[in-house]
Amino acid sequence: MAIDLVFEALASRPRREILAYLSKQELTAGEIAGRFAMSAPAVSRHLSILETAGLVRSERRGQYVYYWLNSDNLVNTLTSFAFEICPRGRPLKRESRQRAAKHKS
Amino acid sequence: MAIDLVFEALASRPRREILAYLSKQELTAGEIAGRFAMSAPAVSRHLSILETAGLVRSERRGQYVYYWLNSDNLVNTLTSFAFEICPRGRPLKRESRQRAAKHKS
DNA sequence: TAAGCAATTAACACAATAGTTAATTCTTTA
DNA sequence: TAAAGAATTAACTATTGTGTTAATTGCTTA
Repeated sequence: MAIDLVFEALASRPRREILAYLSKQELTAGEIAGRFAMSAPAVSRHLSILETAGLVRSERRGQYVYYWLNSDNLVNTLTSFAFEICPRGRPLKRESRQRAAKHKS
Repeated sequence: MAIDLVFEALASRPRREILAYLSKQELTAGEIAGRFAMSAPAVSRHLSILETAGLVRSERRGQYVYYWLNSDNLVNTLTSFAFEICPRGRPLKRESRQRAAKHKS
Protein backbone atom coordinates (compact mmCIF):
# COMPACT_ATOMS: atom_id res chain seq x y z
CA MET A 1 0.00 0.00 0.00
CA ALA A 2 1.24 3.46 -0.85
CA ILE A 3 0.97 4.91 2.62
CA ASP A 4 2.98 2.04 4.05
CA LEU A 5 5.81 2.74 1.63
CA VAL A 6 5.78 6.43 2.44
CA PHE A 7 5.94 6.02 6.21
CA GLU A 8 8.51 3.28 5.89
CA ALA A 9 10.62 5.58 3.73
CA LEU A 10 10.29 8.43 6.22
CA ALA A 11 11.34 6.26 9.15
CA SER A 12 15.01 6.88 8.47
CA ARG A 13 16.98 9.98 9.32
CA PRO A 14 19.33 9.76 6.32
CA ARG A 15 16.33 9.43 4.02
CA ARG A 16 14.67 12.46 5.57
CA GLU A 17 17.94 14.34 5.14
CA ILE A 18 18.03 13.37 1.49
CA LEU A 19 14.55 14.83 1.09
CA ALA A 20 15.71 18.01 2.77
CA TYR A 21 18.65 18.28 0.37
CA LEU A 22 16.40 17.68 -2.60
CA SER A 23 13.96 20.31 -1.39
CA LYS A 24 16.58 22.92 -2.25
CA GLN A 25 17.78 21.60 -5.60
CA GLU A 26 17.99 18.49 -7.70
CA LEU A 27 21.20 16.51 -7.24
CA THR A 28 23.01 13.57 -8.76
CA ALA A 29 23.35 10.33 -6.84
CA GLY A 30 27.03 11.08 -6.36
CA GLU A 31 26.40 14.56 -5.03
CA ILE A 32 23.95 13.16 -2.52
CA ALA A 33 26.31 10.39 -1.48
CA GLY A 34 29.06 12.97 -1.01
CA ARG A 35 27.06 14.57 1.78
CA PHE A 36 26.91 11.43 3.85
CA ALA A 37 29.52 9.39 5.66
CA MET A 38 28.08 6.13 4.37
CA SER A 39 29.04 4.43 1.14
CA ALA A 40 27.56 5.21 -2.26
CA PRO A 41 25.74 1.87 -2.53
CA ALA A 42 24.07 2.52 0.80
CA VAL A 43 22.87 5.92 -0.39
CA SER A 44 21.74 4.38 -3.65
CA ARG A 45 19.51 2.00 -1.76
CA HIS A 46 18.04 4.83 0.27
CA LEU A 47 17.27 6.62 -2.97
CA SER A 48 15.64 3.50 -4.34
CA ILE A 49 13.40 3.27 -1.29
CA LEU A 50 12.44 6.92 -1.61
CA GLU A 51 11.67 6.48 -5.28
CA THR A 52 9.59 3.35 -4.71
CA ALA A 53 7.58 5.31 -2.16
CA GLY A 54 7.00 8.01 -4.79
CA LEU A 55 8.79 10.67 -2.78
CA VAL A 56 11.51 11.35 -5.35
CA ARG A 57 11.93 10.87 -9.07
CA SER A 58 15.04 10.27 -11.09
CA GLU A 59 16.34 10.55 -14.60
CA ARG A 60 19.59 9.50 -16.20
CA ARG A 61 21.35 12.23 -18.12
CA GLY A 62 24.40 10.78 -19.75
CA GLN A 63 26.72 9.43 -17.14
CA TYR A 64 24.77 10.84 -14.19
CA VAL A 65 21.46 10.06 -12.57
CA TYR A 66 19.64 13.11 -11.26
CA TYR A 67 17.17 12.97 -8.39
CA TRP A 68 14.55 15.52 -7.47
CA LEU A 69 11.75 15.79 -4.98
CA ASN A 70 8.20 14.69 -5.71
CA SER A 71 6.75 17.02 -3.14
CA ASP A 72 3.09 16.48 -4.01
CA ASN A 73 3.08 12.91 -2.80
CA LEU A 74 4.80 13.79 0.45
CA VAL A 75 2.45 16.62 1.31
CA ASN A 76 -0.66 14.76 0.25
CA THR A 77 0.20 11.67 2.23
CA LEU A 78 1.18 13.48 5.42
CA THR A 79 -1.70 15.91 5.46
CA SER A 80 -4.33 13.33 4.59
CA PHE A 81 -3.04 11.06 7.32
CA ALA A 82 -3.00 13.92 9.81
CA PHE A 83 -6.59 14.76 8.88
CA GLU A 84 -7.65 11.16 9.29
CA ILE A 85 -6.10 10.89 12.73
CA CYS A 86 -6.65 14.33 14.06
CA PRO A 87 -10.02 14.80 15.68
CA ARG A 88 -12.63 17.22 14.52
CA GLY A 89 -12.72 20.90 15.14
CA ARG A 90 -9.27 21.50 16.51
CA PRO A 91 -7.51 24.81 15.84
CA LEU A 92 -4.47 22.92 14.63
CA LYS A 93 -6.55 21.14 12.07
CA ARG A 94 -7.69 24.39 10.57
CA GLU A 95 -4.14 25.64 10.49
CA SER A 96 -2.97 22.50 8.77
CA ARG A 97 -5.70 22.71 6.21
CA GLN A 98 -4.67 26.25 5.33
CA ARG A 99 -1.05 25.25 5.09
CA ALA A 100 -1.83 22.30 2.87
CA ALA A 101 -4.00 24.37 0.58
CA LYS A 102 -1.32 26.99 0.34
CA HIS A 103 1.30 24.55 -0.88
CA LYS A 104 -0.94 22.38 -2.97
CA SER A 105 -1.10 24.01 -6.42
CA MET B 1 15.44 13.32 18.90
CA ALA B 2 11.70 13.75 19.03
CA ILE B 3 11.12 13.67 15.32
CA ASP B 4 12.99 10.38 15.04
CA LEU B 5 10.74 8.79 17.62
CA VAL B 6 7.63 10.06 15.89
CA PHE B 7 8.53 8.80 12.44
CA GLU B 8 9.74 5.53 13.87
CA ALA B 9 6.44 5.14 15.67
CA LEU B 10 4.48 5.90 12.50
CA ALA B 11 6.40 3.35 10.46
CA SER B 12 4.10 0.55 11.53
CA ARG B 13 0.63 -0.17 10.25
CA PRO B 14 -0.73 -1.54 13.54
CA ARG B 15 0.52 1.55 15.33
CA ARG B 16 -1.13 3.83 12.80
CA GLU B 17 -4.32 1.83 13.22
CA ILE B 18 -4.12 2.32 16.97
CA LEU B 19 -3.89 6.05 16.41
CA ALA B 20 -6.95 5.88 14.17
CA TYR B 21 -8.89 4.04 16.86
CA LEU B 22 -7.84 6.55 19.49
CA SER B 23 -8.85 9.44 17.26
CA LYS B 24 -12.46 8.42 17.83
CA GLN B 25 -12.38 7.74 21.57
CA GLU B 26 -10.11 6.82 24.40
CA LEU B 27 -9.72 3.10 24.97
CA THR B 28 -8.22 0.71 27.47
CA ALA B 29 -5.23 -1.38 26.54
CA GLY B 30 -7.44 -4.45 26.49
CA GLU B 31 -10.02 -2.84 24.22
CA ILE B 32 -7.27 -1.91 21.80
CA ALA B 33 -5.73 -5.36 21.91
CA GLY B 34 -9.15 -6.87 21.24
CA ARG B 35 -9.22 -5.19 17.84
CA PHE B 36 -6.05 -6.87 16.66
CA ALA B 37 -5.14 -10.46 15.89
CA MET B 38 -1.84 -10.15 17.74
CA SER B 39 -1.33 -10.84 21.42
CA ALA B 40 -1.90 -8.35 24.20
CA PRO B 41 1.80 -8.03 25.04
CA ALA B 42 2.56 -7.15 21.44
CA VAL B 43 -0.07 -4.42 21.49
CA SER B 44 1.23 -3.21 24.83
CA ARG B 45 4.64 -2.68 23.29
CA HIS B 46 3.17 -0.79 20.37
CA LEU B 47 1.42 1.45 22.86
CA SER B 48 4.66 1.98 24.70
CA ILE B 49 6.38 3.06 21.49
CA LEU B 50 3.54 5.45 20.70
CA GLU B 51 3.68 6.91 24.18
CA THR B 52 7.45 7.33 24.11
CA ALA B 53 7.05 9.21 20.86
CA GLY B 54 4.54 11.50 22.56
CA LEU B 55 1.70 10.47 20.24
CA VAL B 56 -0.52 9.02 22.95
CA ARG B 57 -0.90 9.44 26.69
CA SER B 58 -2.11 6.98 29.27
CA GLU B 59 -3.52 6.89 32.76
CA ARG B 60 -4.33 4.03 35.05
CA ARG B 61 -7.85 4.07 36.43
CA GLY B 62 -8.26 1.27 38.85
CA GLN B 63 -7.70 -1.99 37.11
CA TYR B 64 -7.55 -0.50 33.63
CA VAL B 65 -5.08 1.65 31.76
CA TYR B 66 -6.71 4.13 29.44
CA TYR B 67 -5.00 5.50 26.35
CA TRP B 68 -5.89 8.59 24.38
CA LEU B 69 -4.47 10.50 21.48
CA ASN B 70 -2.04 13.36 21.90
CA SER B 71 -3.00 14.90 18.61
CA ASP B 72 -1.05 18.11 19.00
CA ASN B 73 2.28 16.39 18.76
CA LEU B 74 1.29 14.38 15.72
CA VAL B 75 -0.04 17.30 13.76
CA ASN B 76 2.78 19.61 14.75
CA THR B 77 5.45 17.13 13.79
CA LEU B 78 3.94 16.16 10.47
CA THR B 79 3.06 19.65 9.34
CA SER B 80 6.37 21.17 10.39
CA PHE B 81 8.23 18.42 8.60
CA ALA B 82 6.14 18.84 5.47
CA PHE B 83 6.71 22.56 5.67
CA GLU B 84 10.46 22.08 6.05
CA ILE B 85 10.63 19.83 3.01
CA CYS B 86 8.25 21.73 0.77
CA PRO B 87 8.70 25.36 1.73
CA ARG B 88 8.25 26.78 -1.76
CA GLY B 89 6.08 25.91 -4.72
CA ARG B 90 7.68 27.58 -7.66
CA PRO B 91 11.38 26.62 -7.79
CA LEU B 92 10.48 22.99 -8.38
CA LYS B 93 8.45 23.94 -11.39
CA ARG B 94 11.33 26.00 -12.71
CA GLU B 95 13.61 23.01 -12.43
CA SER B 96 11.08 20.90 -14.21
CA ARG B 97 11.13 23.28 -17.13
CA GLN B 98 14.92 23.20 -17.21
CA ARG B 99 14.87 19.45 -17.21
CA ALA B 100 12.32 19.34 -19.97
CA ALA B 101 14.31 21.74 -22.13
CA LYS B 102 17.47 19.73 -21.60
CA HIS B 103 15.74 16.50 -22.41
CA LYS B 104 14.43 17.79 -25.72
CA SER B 105 17.93 18.36 -27.16
C1' DT C 1 -5.69 -12.55 52.37
C1' DA C 2 -6.50 -15.27 48.48
C1' DA C 3 -8.39 -15.41 43.84
C1' DG C 4 -8.91 -13.33 39.53
C1' DC C 5 -8.58 -9.95 35.90
C1' DA C 6 -5.76 -6.22 33.40
C1' DA C 7 -1.56 -4.96 31.89
C1' DT C 8 3.23 -5.00 31.45
C1' DT C 9 7.86 -7.08 31.47
C1' DA C 10 11.08 -11.03 30.48
C1' DA C 11 13.09 -14.23 27.51
C1' DC C 12 13.35 -15.98 23.24
C1' DA C 13 12.84 -16.84 17.88
C1' DC C 14 12.65 -15.07 13.44
C1' DA C 15 12.28 -11.64 9.76
C1' DA C 16 13.59 -7.25 8.06
C1' DT C 17 16.98 -3.11 7.94
C1' DA C 18 21.05 -1.05 7.02
C1' DG C 19 25.55 -1.07 6.47
C1' DT C 20 29.96 -3.09 4.24
C1' DT C 21 32.97 -4.52 -0.03
C1' DA C 22 33.05 -6.69 -4.57
C1' DA C 23 31.10 -7.19 -9.02
C1' DT C 24 28.24 -5.46 -12.83
C1' DT C 25 25.99 -2.11 -16.01
C1' DC C 26 25.95 2.02 -18.54
C1' DT C 27 28.15 6.03 -20.53
C1' DT C 28 31.90 8.93 -21.98
C1' DT C 29 36.27 9.68 -23.91
C1' DA C 30 41.17 8.89 -25.05
C1' DT D 1 38.09 -0.42 -28.76
C1' DA D 2 39.95 0.08 -24.31
C1' DA D 3 39.99 2.68 -20.08
C1' DA D 4 37.75 5.27 -16.66
C1' DG D 5 33.96 7.22 -14.05
C1' DA D 6 29.01 7.05 -12.16
C1' DA D 7 25.65 4.30 -10.38
C1' DT D 8 23.45 0.18 -9.18
C1' DT D 9 23.16 -4.70 -7.93
C1' DA D 10 25.00 -8.84 -5.46
C1' DA D 11 26.51 -11.16 -1.51
C1' DC D 12 27.26 -10.98 3.06
C1' DT D 13 27.11 -9.45 8.17
C1' DA D 14 25.40 -7.17 12.23
C1' DT D 15 21.76 -4.97 14.32
C1' DT D 16 17.02 -3.93 15.13
C1' DG D 17 12.02 -4.85 15.06
C1' DT D 18 8.11 -7.69 15.93
C1' DG D 19 5.91 -11.44 17.23
C1' DT D 20 5.32 -15.48 20.57
C1' DT D 21 4.55 -17.59 25.44
C1' DA D 22 5.68 -17.42 30.34
C1' DA D 23 6.28 -14.75 34.38
C1' DT D 24 5.42 -10.57 37.07
C1' DT D 25 3.04 -6.44 38.79
C1' DG D 26 -1.04 -3.86 40.15
C1' DC D 27 -5.74 -3.52 41.41
C1' DT D 28 -10.37 -5.26 42.89
C1' DT D 29 -13.29 -8.07 45.47
C1' DA D 30 -15.11 -12.26 47.65
